[in-house]
Amino acid sequence: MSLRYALLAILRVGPLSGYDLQKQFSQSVGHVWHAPDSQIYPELRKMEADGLIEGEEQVRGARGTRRVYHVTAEGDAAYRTWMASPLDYQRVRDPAHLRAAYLENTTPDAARDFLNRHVAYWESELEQFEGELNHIEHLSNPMLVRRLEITPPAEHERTLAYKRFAYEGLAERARGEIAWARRGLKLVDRLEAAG
Amino acid sequence: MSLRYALLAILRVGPLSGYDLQKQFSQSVGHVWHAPDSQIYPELRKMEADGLIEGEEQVRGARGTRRVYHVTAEGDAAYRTWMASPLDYQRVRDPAHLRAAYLENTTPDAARDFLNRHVAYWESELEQFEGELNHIEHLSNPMLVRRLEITPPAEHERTLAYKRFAYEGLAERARGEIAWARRGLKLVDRLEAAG
DNA sequence: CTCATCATGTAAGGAGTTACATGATTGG
DNA sequence: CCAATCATGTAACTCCTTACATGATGAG
Repeated sequence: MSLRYALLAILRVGPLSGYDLQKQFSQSVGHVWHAPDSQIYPELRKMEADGLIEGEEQVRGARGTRRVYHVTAEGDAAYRTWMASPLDYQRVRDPAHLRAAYLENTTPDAARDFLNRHVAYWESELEQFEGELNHIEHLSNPMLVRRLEITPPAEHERTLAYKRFAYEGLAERARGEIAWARRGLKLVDRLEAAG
Repeated sequence: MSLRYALLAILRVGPLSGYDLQKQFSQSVGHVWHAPDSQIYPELRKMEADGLIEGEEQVRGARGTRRVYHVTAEGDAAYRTWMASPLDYQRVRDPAHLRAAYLENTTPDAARDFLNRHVAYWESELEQFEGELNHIEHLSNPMLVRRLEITPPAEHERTLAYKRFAYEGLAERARGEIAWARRGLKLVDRLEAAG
């Protein structure tokens, strides 16, 4: 149920069409909550049916239309309630550590393959997070700039600090995964040499 | 699709009924892949239909029965294939970092609440992982002992080393989450003092 | 006129959650 | 005989994935 709150977090900055939202999504909140457009459009309809947002049909060219959504008072209240309520942690489902715990059941080469891919995956994630941190420092993320524009200047620092905090956490986690997999690679070598 | 491989990883040690499997599951692989019994029983049936395992009805008492499953040659091959194939990483869906990135939208107290819960959650996870590491060191996990019994002694070290590796990775991640949330708590204080 | 981009979905299916349902056996 | 635990599910629902579908507009 977090998707709708991720969408609300973006829409609170200003009205957007499903299409624009989806574009913004992948550049901001999409780093922490992925959603394909095939999930976003229906969710927006449901949120409208639940009274959290309202859509307005706009003409576009001769026959085209686009539906622009804005957050209602009810939607704003729902967002605040969610922000102040305990998070529900999903049950653990961790394919990488599942596999790591049973690496003795495969060949050293397959184990190395797995670990190298793990490094590559998290290096790419890390790059994204560091890029985002850079955008935060240099105010070069358009979404963030729009957010600051509608925020009282006294709260700018708060807003930026929490963004930094979130992305630094993600970056550190990525570094942890990379370091772990590298230790794993050394372990595979050591065990192969010993066996 | 990892559930069936988690189940296979346990069944490869020896035949088990759905009930026993489910008990073992929560004490071993359940630390990395949660599954409720309402998911395990049907999955076992599906795996049998797919030829990965075979069930044998056993009498129990006067009228009771239990179905004991063992891995088929096909199931063993499927498991090995999975172990040697690239992992599919799920798309990111991280409610905690989603919320962290927008903490300016709630009160300092609600932010502290969230972070304190995060610490508590990961401390409890960390305790579990450290407990499991202890079981590995002292060979006090019955499942692990059974696994070593069917493993050639020359490979015992490998088996133990990978278990250790996996759980140390989990423990470190937990420690990272705790440290991150504690930094967050300090940040909330600092921002409140400044604002 | 054609292609990239704008714009919005549906349909089918898999995976996971929560709640409910039922009965047998064994130890005290 | 009663409670714990053994034993095995079903049903309804939500969420997410993957693939497919369709058409309009604007820039060159």
